[in-house]
Amino acid sequence: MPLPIPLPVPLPSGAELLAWYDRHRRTLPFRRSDGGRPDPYRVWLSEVMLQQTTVAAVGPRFERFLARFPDIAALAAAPEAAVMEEWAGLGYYARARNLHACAKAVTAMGGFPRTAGALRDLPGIGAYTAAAVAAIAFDEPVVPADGNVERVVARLLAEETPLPAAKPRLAAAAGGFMADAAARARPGDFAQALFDLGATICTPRTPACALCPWRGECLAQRRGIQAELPRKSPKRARPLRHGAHFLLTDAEGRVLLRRRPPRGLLGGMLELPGTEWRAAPWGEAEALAHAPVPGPAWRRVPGVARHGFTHFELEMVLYAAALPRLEPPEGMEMRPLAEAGAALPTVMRRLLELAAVRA
DNA sequence: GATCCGTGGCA
DNA sequence: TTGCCAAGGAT
Repeated sequence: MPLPIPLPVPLPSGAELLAWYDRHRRTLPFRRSDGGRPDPYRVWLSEVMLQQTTVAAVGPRFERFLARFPDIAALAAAPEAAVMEEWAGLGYYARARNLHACAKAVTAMGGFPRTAGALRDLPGIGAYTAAAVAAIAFDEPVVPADGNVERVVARLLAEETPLPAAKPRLAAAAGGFMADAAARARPGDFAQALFDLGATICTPRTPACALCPWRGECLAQRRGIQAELPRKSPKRARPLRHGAHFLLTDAEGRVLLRRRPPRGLLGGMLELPGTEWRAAPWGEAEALAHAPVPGPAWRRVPGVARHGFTHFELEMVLYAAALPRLEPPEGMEMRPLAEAGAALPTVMRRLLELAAVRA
């Protein structure tokens, strides 16, 4: 039974932040600028896209996604493979699978739930996204605690406990803002004001405290430790893994692709056939034993392709061959080379780049 | 609580 | 070049 977490320090004024937001808020592709009621579909889509992804990366992809899936019914009716390909290059592909599943669930329910508690039960929606959608789309008085909010609050309170251990305490402290009448009157704006403050003033490295509407009310700034907060637990080093892949083309300029298993790393995405990714480099004979089809004369493409994942670094070698025509093995398919790039995750595009440079 | 899960930009 | 970081969620 968790005890309620006391707020040891009074929070600064919500009205001051909202006044700052009304003058300095960012214009963003996924944010309404006319003051009208936000569309829950667009709010949800943008929040999922923005999970661990920069605003700059999301902007164009948000517009492109909406052009292809204009409303939640269109998304729910689409094949999962089409959603995965639209997501290609954005990373964290479980988001795309969960997005599709969530669209089906919401369509079956007849619309989005309007509270954070009910939103939280949908696939791909955690505590943060539930609160963000509830606040922005439905004006529920909740405070979504993302990385920006955690950083702002950690500095306001001079919280020294490192993340992620401090997460619950920071989220609870942020929730304390809803006791402020001005903040409670505009939950969606208040949440986005905290995001904008974190993104433009209370930045990770060198915060612009002189421009902050809460300057003078921030414990970390008073103590001169604002740039050191929030503290973070040390992370593990990323090991190096090795793989070998195969680029097989036919006379019509199509390339052989394989769909990965539905869950796990790059789950459900297309790839160039290849070996597993392991600690030891692959010798040529050893690698060729994993070729997708027997017969063609494989030629090693000079050089290597590198790609960094969250928890390991990958170095790949590439073997290329051509066949006049090819019947794809079970679980594989032929795609025009020109269109394959757009459907592939970035790690696989690196191999196409390697082949193009060496061609 | 700890681990897994992508990618691009920037100091 | 390397490490850090971004509107996190699932297991």
